[in-house]
Amino acid sequence: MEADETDLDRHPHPHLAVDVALLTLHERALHALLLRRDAAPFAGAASLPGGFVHIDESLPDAVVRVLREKCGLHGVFVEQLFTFGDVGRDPRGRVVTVAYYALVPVAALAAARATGELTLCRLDVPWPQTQGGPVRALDANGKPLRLAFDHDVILGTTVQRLRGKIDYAPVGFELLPPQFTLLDLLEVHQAVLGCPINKDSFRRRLLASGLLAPTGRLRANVAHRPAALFRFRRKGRGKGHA
Amino acid sequence: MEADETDLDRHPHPHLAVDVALLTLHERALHALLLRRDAAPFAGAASLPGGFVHIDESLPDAVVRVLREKCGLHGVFVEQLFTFGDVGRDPRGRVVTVAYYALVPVAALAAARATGELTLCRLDVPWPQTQGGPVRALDANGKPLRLAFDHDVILGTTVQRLRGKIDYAPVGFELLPPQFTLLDLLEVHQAVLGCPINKDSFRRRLLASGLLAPTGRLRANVAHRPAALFRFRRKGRGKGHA
DNA sequence: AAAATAGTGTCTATGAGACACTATAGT
DNA sequence: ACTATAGTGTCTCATAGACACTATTTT
Repeated sequence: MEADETDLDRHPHPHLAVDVALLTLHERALHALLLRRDAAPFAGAASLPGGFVHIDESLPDAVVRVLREKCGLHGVFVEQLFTFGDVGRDPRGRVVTVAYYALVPVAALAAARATGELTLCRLDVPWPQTQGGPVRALDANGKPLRLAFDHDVILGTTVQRLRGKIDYAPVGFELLPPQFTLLDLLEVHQAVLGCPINKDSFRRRLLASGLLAPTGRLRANVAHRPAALFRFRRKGRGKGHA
Repeated sequence: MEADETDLDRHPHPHLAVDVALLTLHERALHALLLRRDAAPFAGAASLPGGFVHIDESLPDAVVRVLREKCGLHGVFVEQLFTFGDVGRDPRGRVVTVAYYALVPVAALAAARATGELTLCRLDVPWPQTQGGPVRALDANGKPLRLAFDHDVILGTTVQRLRGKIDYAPVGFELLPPQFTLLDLLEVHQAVLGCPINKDSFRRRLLASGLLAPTGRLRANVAHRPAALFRFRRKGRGKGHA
């Protein structure tokens, strides 16, 4: 950062955007909220909601604006993911995008999906464990959608990040309604990790984590013993490092 | 990303830079390679090596160029850290920076430090565990240096990332020469984590990890039983998820 | 009562911490 | 021989998986 601003403005510099991989849980599977592009490039393809960063707007502010304007959402969990800056990633010119991911309970999307060309698309993760790589988004018939730009990679990076994080950070709760059972939470973890989880030790681990606050209420209208409903307790006791 | 480029160029857009937190291990402590700023703003303060991203250059390419031009380094371990975009972070105007961190063995810096105003500064991490926050850089007398921009936060984020990563990813090796003993590696981990580590289980864990290749050679010129020298074996067998 | 899931108690396997003991270099 | 660190073997403790058993709701 040696040159001053007057020097800089003589040269063209990259455009800066934010894109949001908005994930939720639907029918026990990860879904992404995508929108259908009308204009070129990638007309007809699906893309993440995104937008250019204004000159007087922080990156999180830009994300909040995009979520409000394009999805009608507010107050959702958002975290920075990665910045994608390959020279050829946008055929219109040089656009570097700071990708964020957002997690919401599917119920919060009811209003958003009614508005415009937003679609909830099931994700098909073609790699195991924490390996990584691009991810497919499927339409209602289970056929892979064409994804604009490098958005398949951004979605893949999101899943990879979630898989690495869910075991030690309280992110699973963001995909659930305020009250949920232990089985609900287990199914979130299974959907994210893409593999079955031991039920017994999951129960013990989560109950011991201090992240669950009992509500005293039970799940209603089930044809068997009802499960206890919990609430997410922010600020679990800091787990010291071994 | 709805508007096309001709629309965009009518509006001023943020400048884009990369900054590199280059860390190494020296005297059993984490050090950062900083350079002294001559010009305003923050004249006289220490800053991370960095530079603006050219229009036809990817982000990793920009980092490689910065490391070469400003530090005389090449072939070092580099990873993207986080993107910092607060509106007021650069008094000259709107500059968003994609921060990277680099890890090098201290021996690789001999040439770099001779060139120009680069200084190796000991880091003082004022927070425990993986808590996070800004970090201080100390001069040769142990006094805190003034750090330019938000570079104290970038350095803090780097330490936080390393602490979270060193237990399951092979990053410690990047701070060591090609051949090293188990005690060398343990001291790297202790410097990064900022707390003592159990020697016995560290040995067992690392030997079982498949990341160490025995060289058959021994550390020479020590006044006690010499330790075996190991080499880092890339691509340890993938550890399956539980 | 039957079906189905919730929740408890206990045994076992694995990995980390602790520590005693042996090994091998320089002085 | 002495000192200092390298390296081995074993005991204990904490946690995860496995599984048997009990509990509680609707039909």
